[in-house]
Amino acid sequence: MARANGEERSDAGPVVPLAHRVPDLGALELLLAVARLGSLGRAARERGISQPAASSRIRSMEQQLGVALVERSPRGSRLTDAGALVTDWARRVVEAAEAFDAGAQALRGRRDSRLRVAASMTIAEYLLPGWLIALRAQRPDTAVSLLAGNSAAVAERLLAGEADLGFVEGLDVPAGLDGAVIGHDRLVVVAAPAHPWARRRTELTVAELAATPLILREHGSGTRQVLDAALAGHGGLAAPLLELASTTAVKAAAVSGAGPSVLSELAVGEELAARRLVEVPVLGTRFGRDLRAVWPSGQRPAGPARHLLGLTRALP
Amino acid sequence: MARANGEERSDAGPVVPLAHRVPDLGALELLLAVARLGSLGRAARERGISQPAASSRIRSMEQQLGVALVERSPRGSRLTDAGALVTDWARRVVEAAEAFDAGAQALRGRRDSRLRVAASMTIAEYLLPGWLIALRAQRPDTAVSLLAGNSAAVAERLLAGEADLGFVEGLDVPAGLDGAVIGHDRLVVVAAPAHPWARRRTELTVAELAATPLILREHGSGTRQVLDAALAGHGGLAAPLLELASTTAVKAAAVSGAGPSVLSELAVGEELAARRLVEVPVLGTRFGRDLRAVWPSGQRPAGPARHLLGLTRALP
DNA sequence: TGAGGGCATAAGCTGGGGTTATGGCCAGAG
DNA sequence: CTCTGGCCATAACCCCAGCTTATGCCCTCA
Repeated sequence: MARANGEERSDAGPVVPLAHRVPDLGALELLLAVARLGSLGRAARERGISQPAASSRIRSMEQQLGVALVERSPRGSRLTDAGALVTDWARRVVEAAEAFDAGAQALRGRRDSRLRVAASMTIAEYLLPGWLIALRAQRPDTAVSLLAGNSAAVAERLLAGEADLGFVEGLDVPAGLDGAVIGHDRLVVVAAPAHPWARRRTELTVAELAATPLILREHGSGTRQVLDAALAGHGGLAAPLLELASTTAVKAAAVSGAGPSVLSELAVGEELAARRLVEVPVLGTRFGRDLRAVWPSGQRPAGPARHLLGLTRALP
Repeated sequence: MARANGEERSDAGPVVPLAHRVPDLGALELLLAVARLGSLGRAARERGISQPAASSRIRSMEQQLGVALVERSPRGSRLTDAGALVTDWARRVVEAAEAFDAGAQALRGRRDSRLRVAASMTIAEYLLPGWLIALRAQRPDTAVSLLAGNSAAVAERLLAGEADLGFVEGLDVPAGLDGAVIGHDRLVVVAAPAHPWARRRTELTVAELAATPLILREHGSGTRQVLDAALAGHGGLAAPLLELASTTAVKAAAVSGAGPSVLSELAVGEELAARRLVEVPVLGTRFGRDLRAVWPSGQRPAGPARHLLGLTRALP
């Protein structure tokens, strides 16, 4: 009974968990179906539930949000203006859920999958789900299995014949592999908007960066290696302010203002867009690194691997 | 009992709804808390549930995904490698849900809110939720109400004193209002990857575009007005292939290959990134348009409105 | 050698979401 | 002008996912 808690307070406050204020995925999917099909009943049929179930689901969603979403008529249902807006927001949630699903499905994929992919953490986190969705759209019967690890682990899997295609970020191609650049990434220095670095007028110098304790991932992460290498000439990296186990944790700490950090552009894209973090320009250094697809030397990817490779080429 | 259905089939297939394959928001939030706090019990406490509830929730999520997510020990719980990956995917779902919540909350906002915003559909759909999240992070007690409509409606609200700040996309500032450019948008010609236009070697000419029936929104949308104006010198727009009520519907039709369309870059960003749609370059024309914040002439925004305005300035 | 933090198991309750059955409403056909 | 069919709402009932409280085991650390 966590209901009669802070209810009389103002409407703000994540005291009430997000899950209680946002309709669940089933409801959002249903709403999308209603928008597309123009009728509660048809949407219900498509989703495989009964018409009254759909009706009540939509109704309770409207109650929860406090807004009328669909205009019912004896000839069907149309979205209201608010409904159209809500539907588009819902669409983004559903798309994120689809990416989650595509990734999770690959993660549990059996070893006998038709396409076995090994990828670095960063690529697996931020790019692969999108590729997998595109792949599924074009070749729905391709079962994909995913194994995530660092560059060395990816190379090992490929050479052992336990993976068909690999993806790594880094400065060079691991020995024994051929590769193709499929994109570019760079490390960015970030800080919370309230951090002094976010208000600097002048660019940061590399020496300053090297001298400042940062929030970093533990040793062994590709990000950290690149950083180590780049700062080697400037006295090396200062002792970290915090050493955390996951990129997520690092971002959370940086967002909460614990200190500055250095992270992949891919990892902080969302945070920068939402201004939870601010990029701190660094003088003269780019911290760039290529994203590569890799495979055992001489064995050009064929079949599903070749197809997935094709999907990745056109992306940023 | 929709369980014993297509279970023996391959793992592909959205026969089973997404909602049954993706943990619900509560579970994802819980997982994020576990990742951040390093213990099931602490996460449970933060989320306001009992420790056994958290334990069972995480366990059933692991079962559902078929992957171990956390490594339990008597000293706490750490994410596994797969868990870290899943957590980051989960984070994106939760962030989309937060945007949904921020938007929905504003949509139902009472008229007595401290900040009343009127915005064009495109801006309300794609940019406002992010701003609202940022605003809430910095000024948690600002209650925002949102009203979405076309440029004329936004102007009307502002002039009637029923809104404090407006956002419009278009070529000029409505009469009676002052404004500031806060970003830029452009219309892009898009087609499904399988569409002939997606494989063209040569750029499309404006005349070709004008002569081709397109999938468009109904009359009255800002997008369509810009397009009408731009093609007026080339024989005007051909009769539409399809006229649909919402941007969502237009995109869905284009993705499914019904034909080419012209949409705001903001609206198709996701689809382009996921290669569900492909941009078709057009020779010599940019179809650009400014995004503007607007307010009644002479009444510079102050208070919360000024603050929100500040948040928008740094974004793309 | 307690004491305490952390996780798991067990037993029982609750409510949201599902189902079937039915009724009202409106449009267009006969 | 009535009939028929598509669409939505209401009612009554059912079930299971997820919550709670009450324990117990395990490990670490003072």
